[in-house]
Amino acid sequence: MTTLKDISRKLSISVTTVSRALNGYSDVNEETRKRILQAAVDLNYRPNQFARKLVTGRSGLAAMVLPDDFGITTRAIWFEILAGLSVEFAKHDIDFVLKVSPIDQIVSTYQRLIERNAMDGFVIIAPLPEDERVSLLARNDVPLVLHGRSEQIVECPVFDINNYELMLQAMQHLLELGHRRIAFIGGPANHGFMIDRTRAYRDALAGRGIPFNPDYIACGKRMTEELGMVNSIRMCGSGSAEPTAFICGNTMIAKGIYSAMQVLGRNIPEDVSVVAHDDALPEYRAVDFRPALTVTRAPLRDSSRPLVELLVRRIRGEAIESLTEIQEGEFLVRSSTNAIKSIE
Amino acid sequence: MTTLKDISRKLSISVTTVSRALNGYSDVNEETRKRILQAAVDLNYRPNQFARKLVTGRSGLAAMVLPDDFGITTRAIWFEILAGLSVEFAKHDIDFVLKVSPIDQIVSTYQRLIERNAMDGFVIIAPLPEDERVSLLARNDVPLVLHGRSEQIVECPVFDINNYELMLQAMQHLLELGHRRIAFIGGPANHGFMIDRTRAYRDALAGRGIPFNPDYIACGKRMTEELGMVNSIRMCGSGSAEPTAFICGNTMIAKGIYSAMQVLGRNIPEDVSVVAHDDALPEYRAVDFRPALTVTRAPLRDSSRPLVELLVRRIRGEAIESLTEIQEGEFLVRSSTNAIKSIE
DNA sequence: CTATCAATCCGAAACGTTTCGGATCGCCTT
DNA sequence: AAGGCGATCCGAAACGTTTCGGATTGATAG
Repeated sequence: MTTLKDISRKLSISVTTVSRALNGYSDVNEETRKRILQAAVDLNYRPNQFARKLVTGRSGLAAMVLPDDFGITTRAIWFEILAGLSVEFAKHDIDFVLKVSPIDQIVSTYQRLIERNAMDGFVIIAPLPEDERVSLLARNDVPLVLHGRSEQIVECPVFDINNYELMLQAMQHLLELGHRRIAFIGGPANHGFMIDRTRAYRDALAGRGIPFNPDYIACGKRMTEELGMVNSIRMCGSGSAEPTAFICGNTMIAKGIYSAMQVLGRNIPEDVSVVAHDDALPEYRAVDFRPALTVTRAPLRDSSRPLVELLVRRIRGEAIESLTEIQEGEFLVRSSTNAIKSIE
Repeated sequence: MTTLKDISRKLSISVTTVSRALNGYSDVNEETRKRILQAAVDLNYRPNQFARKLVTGRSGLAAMVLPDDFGITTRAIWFEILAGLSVEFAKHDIDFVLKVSPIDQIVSTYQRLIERNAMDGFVIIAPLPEDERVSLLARNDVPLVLHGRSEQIVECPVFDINNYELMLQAMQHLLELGHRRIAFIGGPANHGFMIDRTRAYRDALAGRGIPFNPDYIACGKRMTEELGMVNSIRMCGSGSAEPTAFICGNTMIAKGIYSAMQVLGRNIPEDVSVVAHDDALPEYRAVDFRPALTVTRAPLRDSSRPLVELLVRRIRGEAIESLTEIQEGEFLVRSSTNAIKSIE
């Protein structure tokens, strides 16, 4: 392994200067910098990350901690995210470490990692409004980036999609088609994205003077086909008050509703309209639904780059205020939504 | 952050002795060792991994490099493996780093990681008979562990299941039930496990004096439902010579065959028998098949621990000869296999 | 001629750990 | 009394970087 000293010896230049040349300091002559750069290439020099960490405090490592109780349906999502993070971190010369821990030991896992002081930063997906992980990291001044806004008054970089706007668009669309009894089958009630969407749902109703009916909202920890199935069947069993349209937290839920409607003998979109939010997972392609699914779309895959960049900038010491990025999703009308039947 | 020096100062003992006490050397009095251990706890001491790495050469990091072209079906498998590795490595105080790289840059990714010298070891799943990754790592003396035997004459720890034996059992079972035309729909032809299974397949036939018919073997890079479906349909289209039993490389393939048989109007197990190898992924539970699937079973989940332990022992410098572990799978007869119809 | 300044360069310390090669001391053998 | 031995302990160097605080030079300003 070649070291700075090797280059220094070969060129009869001090280690200090070699180091400074390689790190782009201005107090080294362009001519000698060229020679040093060349020698570094010739000798195939790679800085020793550990020596560097020892003095700078940076490790070139970033981590994500996952609970081990991932449901079947969430695996695909996690994997998508992990893979994206890994390649994006690599672009910044950061190794991505994956920690999986029992759900009840998540916080202590963070605790240990913080104490060891071996990670430059962390990525946290879908934080809770009062998230122990977030406050723990923030309290210890460890850089972190959030996917999804947290209600906590904690200063940290955030990436999110415009959940409120997207939900509003979906609602406008259905309302303009004449729907009044619109159900929303979403995800875990306490997560930020769910709060935003619910708020938009209520605001849209209020805008048209339609009273809010809590029976039309269903939450669930796991956003699965099953969730869509059981809740849509339940809602449709309630006689004349049954919904004429469904908005789903993701495409799996929509899948469940499609199955349920088939069982119940309802046609989409003639009898009921369906809209879903689409994370663009290859497993459940909204265009392949029959009929093709109308969606608000924001590919999960697109979130890795901004997440990593925000974290890297935070690690570099940029002011946190400038480290917020909201991605605009799009609204795509396909064949699963229709004007309400005038018959009734 | 507390350092050795802090403990040393507090106890008026040299840094050397503190270090040696903490690392379990024998030349420190039990009494003082106790005091040092206590102080370490009191001060919440965590050794600085980077300082340690600098002098020992160990980093406390192990990695796996994945190609980014994972098909939908393989994600679940990868995720299962990744999660398992992460928790097992953690038990040895090793952080698990995940690298995802374009398929054509896998080798150069390894190259870079080797040069940086930042990883203690690597895990490689399902190596090819002549695997560039394996030879590259071996050539550079980087510890690695293989899941699945490689044909290469390279010295490294290996974990595998007894594919040959399992296939033999499956074949014996079908042969005893009177089957003569047995098809095998497997995976990538060049992988070790496929070679072993094919060999067992042919040996079993030869043992009964049944000629080998290459038409009854189908390979496929992706072991998907589709693979099972198209190949079983193709084989059944060949008139009187159609197989009376199928052996599948995994449960997804079996799923595809179940669908195909339904389409073709064949009943399982009355008309055709089906056996599969079961990695025990929660996505495709063999017991939930209708009829329940007869399998050779070796949970993928069980491979993480041995893999990690083998690698750790290799890193510690144990002789490679002792670092091979073969896990015995089990053969479970359920309802998808039946004696061949005597009618024909 | 002296002082100042910019452009370059470098020595040495520091980061926290491990480890080599002793040093000390009390006790036992001969 | 001398030598040897086992049990404990420790000083100092080393790992490969970064960085602080200067040092040197030549040119320019006063």
